[in-house]
Amino acid sequence: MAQSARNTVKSVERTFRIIGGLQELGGAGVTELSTHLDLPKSTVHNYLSTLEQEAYVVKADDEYRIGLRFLEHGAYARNQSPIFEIARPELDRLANETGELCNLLVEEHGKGTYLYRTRGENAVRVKEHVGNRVCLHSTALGKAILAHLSEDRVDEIIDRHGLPQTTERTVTDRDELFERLAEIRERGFAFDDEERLSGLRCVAAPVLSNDDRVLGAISVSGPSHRFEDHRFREELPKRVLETANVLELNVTYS
Amino acid sequence: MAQSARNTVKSVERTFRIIGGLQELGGAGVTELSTHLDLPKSTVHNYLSTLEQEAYVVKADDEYRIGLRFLEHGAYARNQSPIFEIARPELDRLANETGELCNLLVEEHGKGTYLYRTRGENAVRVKEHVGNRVCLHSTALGKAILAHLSEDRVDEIIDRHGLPQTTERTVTDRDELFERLAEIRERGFAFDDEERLSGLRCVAAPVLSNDDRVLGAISVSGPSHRFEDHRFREELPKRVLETANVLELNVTYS
DNA sequence: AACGACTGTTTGCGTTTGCAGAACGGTTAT
DNA sequence: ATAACCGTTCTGCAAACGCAAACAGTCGTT
Repeated sequence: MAQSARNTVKSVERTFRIIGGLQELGGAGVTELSTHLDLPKSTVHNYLSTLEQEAYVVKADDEYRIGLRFLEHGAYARNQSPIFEIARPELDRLANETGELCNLLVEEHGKGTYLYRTRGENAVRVKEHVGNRVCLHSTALGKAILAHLSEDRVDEIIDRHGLPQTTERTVTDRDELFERLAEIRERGFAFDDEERLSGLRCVAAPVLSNDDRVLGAISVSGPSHRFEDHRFREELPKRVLETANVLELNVTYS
Repeated sequence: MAQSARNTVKSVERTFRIIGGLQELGGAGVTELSTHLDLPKSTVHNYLSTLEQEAYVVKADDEYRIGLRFLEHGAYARNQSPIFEIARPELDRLANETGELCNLLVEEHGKGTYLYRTRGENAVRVKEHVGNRVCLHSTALGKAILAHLSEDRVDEIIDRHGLPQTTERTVTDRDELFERLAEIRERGFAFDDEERLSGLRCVAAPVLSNDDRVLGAISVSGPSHRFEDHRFREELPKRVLETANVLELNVTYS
């Protein structure tokens, strides 16, 4: 796992570097992308035209953009997760009742990917979308997941991705993180008190399978001023835990 | 558009052939995939390990599967469409009120891609998911879109993808299709009376931008026995059209 | 416990094929 | 008109990719 593959296909790496660049720029022309990635124009052109032929990229208005064909694979991957379909209606309900933003995150390759996000009436607008990948240590969702992985696995993840700081409250120390994870395991849910985004608070609970593997985590998040003490520390955790329990039951019997 | 690219990157094609095979098989081992695609084991292995390194593929339980990283691009592509976010709550409402299955489809590269699907209480279970790509001529959604493309464009699409038959009622004749499209344009909405799946009826309406380009189409679908005459021909079209109009207004002013 | 059959992985060689720089043609702005 | 910019095509060189075969694990069987 740790050592990188020996015989790597460079063209594959390059393909996705180009896809990534295209997404970063939000669509681009050949020249623009080639300077952005520091690759020859012709190379970029060859890749883009091949990708376009395969419908992974669209050409419109003199610029290339990411195509919907990725959704074919992305949605498929999402449906492989046993909790997505089950969590959807329950999270919708939770969002409705709390009025806030609710999320579903799962771990893969040591990072978290948002599988679903649903908005209650007062939900904050954050720029993240479904499909975004985040470091696990800086969100309530991620910590809820980390708390239920083996210590070795957590070490491995930290080695791979580090503990990058996103706000002044982010936990960046390995030992402190492990302490927090122990608390979370005991308590049953996790907090994020502006550790990832200033002004944003979040409550998350893990979703466990019947053999205690962690399948993912769900959360409610909102602005700190609306997540004041009692609601943040008592009320919302109760709601999130209830929902997580429902999910665990539904996952087991389906 | 019609002529294929000159300098195509074979590795890119191969990459996505492998991804496609993996999805078809629902996860597979190296040997299994290599026989399925008729490629050397080592070649498949090199691709898979590169893809795994980039998190586009996951290795677990001695088999490789499609990774969630595709969702990063897929969800991004979906959000590029101006109607997705707007349509979501409205389709949820429509599904709730009718109790049936509601869909959002957009066109890209001459094919339709489902961007969203939401289920009312009695909704039929169909095996399709978000991200699936379908031919446009055999669904109500697709025909609603085709009806608002230029005749040349429709010809181009038929040349590229043909008019494959999926049920005995599928329209497979070019001229007949054009006649139906003219009717749809006049009427404002489209039907699918078991043209794609036996036993399934569907009503769809296009969503147009203020300059009359077609942005996509929405639909309600359900079992023929529950979509009897009045409901199928009068009531549901009315509901679908109302929702489409709401979307058009919201798209224009946002 | 040793074997065999099955995996996934690594090695090394011959050559395909992808790379990069430069030239081409088309469009827009000055 | 002309210049600057774009996307696309062309071409020779060499990197790197594809392939067959050997290697190394893992499981089940006797």
